[in-house]
Amino acid sequence: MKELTGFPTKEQLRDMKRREIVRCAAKRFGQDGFENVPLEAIATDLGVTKAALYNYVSSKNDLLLQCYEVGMDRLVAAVEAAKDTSGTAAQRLSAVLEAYIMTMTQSDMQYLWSYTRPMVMYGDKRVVQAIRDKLDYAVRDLLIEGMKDQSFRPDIDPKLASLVILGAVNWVGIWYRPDGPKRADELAQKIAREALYGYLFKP
Amino acid sequence: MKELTGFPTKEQLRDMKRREIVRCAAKRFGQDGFENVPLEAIATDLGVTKAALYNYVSSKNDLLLQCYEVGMDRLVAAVEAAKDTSGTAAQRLSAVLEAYIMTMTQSDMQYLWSYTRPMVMYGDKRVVQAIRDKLDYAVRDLLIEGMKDQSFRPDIDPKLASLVILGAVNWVGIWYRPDGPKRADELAQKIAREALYGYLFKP
DNA sequence: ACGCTTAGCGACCCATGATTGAATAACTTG
DNA sequence: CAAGTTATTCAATCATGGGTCGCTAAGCGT
Repeated sequence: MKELTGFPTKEQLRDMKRREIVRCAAKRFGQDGFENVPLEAIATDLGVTKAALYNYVSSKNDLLLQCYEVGMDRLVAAVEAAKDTSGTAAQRLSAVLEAYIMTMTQSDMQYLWSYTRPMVMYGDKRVVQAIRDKLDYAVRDLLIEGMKDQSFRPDIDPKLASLVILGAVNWVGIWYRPDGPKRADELAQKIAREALYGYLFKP
Repeated sequence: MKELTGFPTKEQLRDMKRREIVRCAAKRFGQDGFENVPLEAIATDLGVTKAALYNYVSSKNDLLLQCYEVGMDRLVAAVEAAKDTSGTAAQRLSAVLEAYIMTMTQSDMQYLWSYTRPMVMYGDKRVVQAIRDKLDYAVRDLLIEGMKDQSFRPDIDPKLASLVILGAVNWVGIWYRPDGPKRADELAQKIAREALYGYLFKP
């Protein structure tokens, strides 16, 4: 995170506004679906008019793209950070899953998957695939490592297991509501534990 | 399945057409997303004009509703049937998951979840919730039964476990492509086995 | 063959929402 | 302060797509 000291320059001010637009759009896109959010709505949320947005984004699709990139970057960053902690592979994978869930349950990240479809339709589907693969391989690699360091069962099929694990954690993003009774952090912990339980090595 | 013998009556003919419309629409809605499918496209697929569709459905939302109901009925029927087979609870739950996956990977069922959002927005959200709950409870009940008949571990948290299991199987519907290399039936079997592995009782 | 009903077609109507451009307010710089 | 630059707004423009209406033609019972 880059902190600002002193007054923001014009450039910074501009970039702050742009990011605020993206954050707000991501939230709405996630809540209501890309196609159901008129630019008007985003503009109103921010207290400006629709036309003003065009100073910062070149089109609605461009805005979608930016939402996706920002979101996915956050996700990947969270996962990478958790991956590089210390401990057994199992402990690290658990940390990765928790970080993943924590990120996905933030209000402007919810339903991130829900706008992968428009992304694939209007944008570059290789970007989507690349990011999805990156997450998939992070999980697989840790599973393989864990079979070596004996924190996981030795007989896992990493490809299959990563599908099941990712399914479980992504599903959280579908039903979780930030205004619900569950706290995100303890939920993340429970789900992560649950999803990995069957793979742990038990002597 | 009800078979027809002899010539279809006018009523039957009409109903066949209506169902064909729904099937076709479900496929397109799933592939491209409800909001991205003009009625014109569905009409073209069927070789008629948009206006003709209005003989069979009262609005685009009505069509969505019918798609959802038909799809969910199929899903629930498949699950109920599998639930009532014989064997241990673990075996039955495995059968349920397989049936679930098999159903969800059919081409006009793919991305069924992808139009729950429009359903919730334009339709009756209680219907959606009710069906989701039904599936959830089917899984939970079998888990509980399995703890009793010792086909599952005795220390499962059924609520949490059902989330993980449903996540895993629903995720299949997101990435599976009918034209891909995997056969749906063996995939269903593998995923079902994988998702349950950690819960099985191992003496 | 004659009217009646129904399916389907083509041409419309109309609201929505993305995008643009001219006009204006605000701010910077010399 | 005046000229120039930037941020916003307001008022079009334009395409899309849901929904409607009147017409034709085929099917059917009498």
